[in-house]
Amino acid sequence: MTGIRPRPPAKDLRRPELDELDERIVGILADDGRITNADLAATLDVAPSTAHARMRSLVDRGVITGFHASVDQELLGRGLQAIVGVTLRPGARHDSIVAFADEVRRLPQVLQLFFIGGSDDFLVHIAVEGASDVRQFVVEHLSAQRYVATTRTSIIFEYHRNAVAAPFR
Amino acid sequence: MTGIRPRPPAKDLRRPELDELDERIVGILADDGRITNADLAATLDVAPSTAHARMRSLVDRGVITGFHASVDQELLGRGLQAIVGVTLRPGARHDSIVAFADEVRRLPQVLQLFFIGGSDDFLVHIAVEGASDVRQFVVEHLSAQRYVATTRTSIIFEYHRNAVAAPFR
DNA sequence: AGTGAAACTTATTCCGT
DNA sequence: ACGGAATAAGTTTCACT
Repeated sequence: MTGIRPRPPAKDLRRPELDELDERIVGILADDGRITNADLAATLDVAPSTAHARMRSLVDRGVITGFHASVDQELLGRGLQAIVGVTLRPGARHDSIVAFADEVRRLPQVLQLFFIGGSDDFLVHIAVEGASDVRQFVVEHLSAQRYVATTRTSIIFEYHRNAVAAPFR
Repeated sequence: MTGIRPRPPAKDLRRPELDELDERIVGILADDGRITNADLAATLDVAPSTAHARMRSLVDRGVITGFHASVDQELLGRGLQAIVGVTLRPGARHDSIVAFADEVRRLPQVLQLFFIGGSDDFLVHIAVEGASDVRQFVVEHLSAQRYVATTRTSIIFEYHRNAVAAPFR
């Protein structure tokens, strides 16, 4: 048996404490993840070596979790996007739900998956070619699944993104 | 007077026609937008100059719309995310709605904004520090607005992203 | 369209402050 | 932590297949 620990020895594994320069760097890279370090430094009005060290630190500390190309889904042949709200059957076991969600998450049509509290259990953001593909996706991968109670599909007319959030659990 | 044209001269302003190599490049850059061209070429098993020309073409054709750093919102001091469904009052004029949505979109807490059809009129994906900030955001920027009829807030427990979609109207 | 090699630009390290 | 200068690595162009 272990004794009580009066206080964890103030040892935060990672505690970033972003200063103003860090925040500016995050903002610039969120907007243009491929800006050259020289341009980044010029924008910040610091030396390239400083900009570089700061950026590395942000990546190392996990503040910046990655860099990603954003893709025009329409030009990829997926001109229609939708959000599908899904409610699950009350009886489903937790690990069954996790396994099911994991499968949904891997489908190529799925852009994002949100597990939420409230009337729906999760939201799926998909991109497909046309209206019949929306229906097919919902029927095949959601409604027909044994853990799914209901679905509610909303077509997306317009989409804006200010930031790319890191996935989390 | 001009004669009839038996067929429009096959001149689509932009018709990408992605081949298999293009699609692989898009996939790789969607996952790692900062991979070096040398590594990209090695992965594709083509010469660096080829990989480079293909990538440039994808950007020029608008298939790839940008590169963005993804950011851990929690480490930025926004450890709580939510989706807020908003319904608008029936009577609102269209340009008033556009102006209102535009304001919402610019708020620093807003990660994404979806205009949708169905029971809600739009969905706002936000990241804030804590529960009280969710409430404050909804009350201040949504419920109190004259065009808003109802809101429905759902806390996000888990979030997965497979791709970064380009904004669109 | 794809390639290899040259020319150029940028990232990265290191050391001094 | 920051900056300057040297080095290493990468990008970009181009003549040729």
